[in-house]
Amino acid sequence: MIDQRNTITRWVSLLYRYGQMYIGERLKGHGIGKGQHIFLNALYKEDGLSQEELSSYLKIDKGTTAKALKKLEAQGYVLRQVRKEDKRSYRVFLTEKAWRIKDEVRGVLTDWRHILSDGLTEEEQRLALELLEKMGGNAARFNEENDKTPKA
Amino acid sequence: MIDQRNTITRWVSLLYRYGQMYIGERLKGHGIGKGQHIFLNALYKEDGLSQEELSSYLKIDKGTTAKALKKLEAQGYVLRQVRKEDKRSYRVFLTEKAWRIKDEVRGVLTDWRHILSDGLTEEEQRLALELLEKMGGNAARFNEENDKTPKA
DNA sequence: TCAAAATAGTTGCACATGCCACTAATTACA
DNA sequence: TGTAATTAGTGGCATGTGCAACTATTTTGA
Repeated sequence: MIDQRNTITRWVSLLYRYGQMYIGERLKGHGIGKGQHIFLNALYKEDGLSQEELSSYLKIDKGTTAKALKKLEAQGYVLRQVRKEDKRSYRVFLTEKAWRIKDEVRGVLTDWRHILSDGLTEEEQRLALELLEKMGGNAARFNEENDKTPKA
Repeated sequence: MIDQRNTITRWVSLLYRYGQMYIGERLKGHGIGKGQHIFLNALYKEDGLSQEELSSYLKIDKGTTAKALKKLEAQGYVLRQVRKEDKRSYRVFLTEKAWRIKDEVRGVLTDWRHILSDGLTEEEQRLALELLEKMGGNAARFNEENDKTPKA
């Protein structure tokens, strides 16, 4: 009668923390912290996004985004161009230096996925992603619905 | 050909961060931070553990454990008794105040699980836990194996 | 037996993260 | 058109987390 299902939260916590440790360890040689790789990877997919777009896509607070990009800029991995059509916002571009380590940075995530997938069938791996996606979608939706920006 | 599977890490990150936000929001009225509930829940399952046992069970750094328990003690939710048979270690006990809110604290996790499970069948929920467990086990095992405490 | 190694816990540091208040720019609308 | 509301980004603060160095105690083994 023990409600083991509560432990979904515990496993997620463990997976997140260990994943961050792994990524941080693998990337620290490049001066990239564990809080920055997610932005690099997003930009590898689509370069030139604004901070707002990155925040919204990754569901990460815009303050956190600003700080991470500041570090990436300081390390020479991104540069920010003010948009001429809206001077409030930037377009964030990867530099040559960032493109050079693309395979390595992406490889870190691939390797971590392989570590996690040990002993899982292809079908199980597909299912794991599908279920995480559903639960993540639920979490994001819930969060949005409860972000009651009360009018007046 | 886009390797969506890398995004396992992204979903885990989202689930972790949103979960922490939800838990923190629900418990802040009791003066319990999002970093402490996991220890309360572990102690509800088994009271009187040492900090080392909690750290090892939850796979959380012993420094983090020490700080979380210090806060819980300051708020009156736990008390720590030095073991007579080993004066280096404590036994951590829940107080009456902690037992009084047990259902509420556990309910937070149950509610969060329900939010995440929206639209999932019973079978999918079972599978999700099973797969998280396997991946979490892989992560923990990997971490242990690579914790090479080099002997001399 | 007693010195060295191991263990439980603490503390300081670095960093990631969310929230909030703020600025500058843009958009809406009376 | 001009003021109010909205939006993109920044900076400060609080908290959570891991790591490494440290203390006190216990265990090991020569």
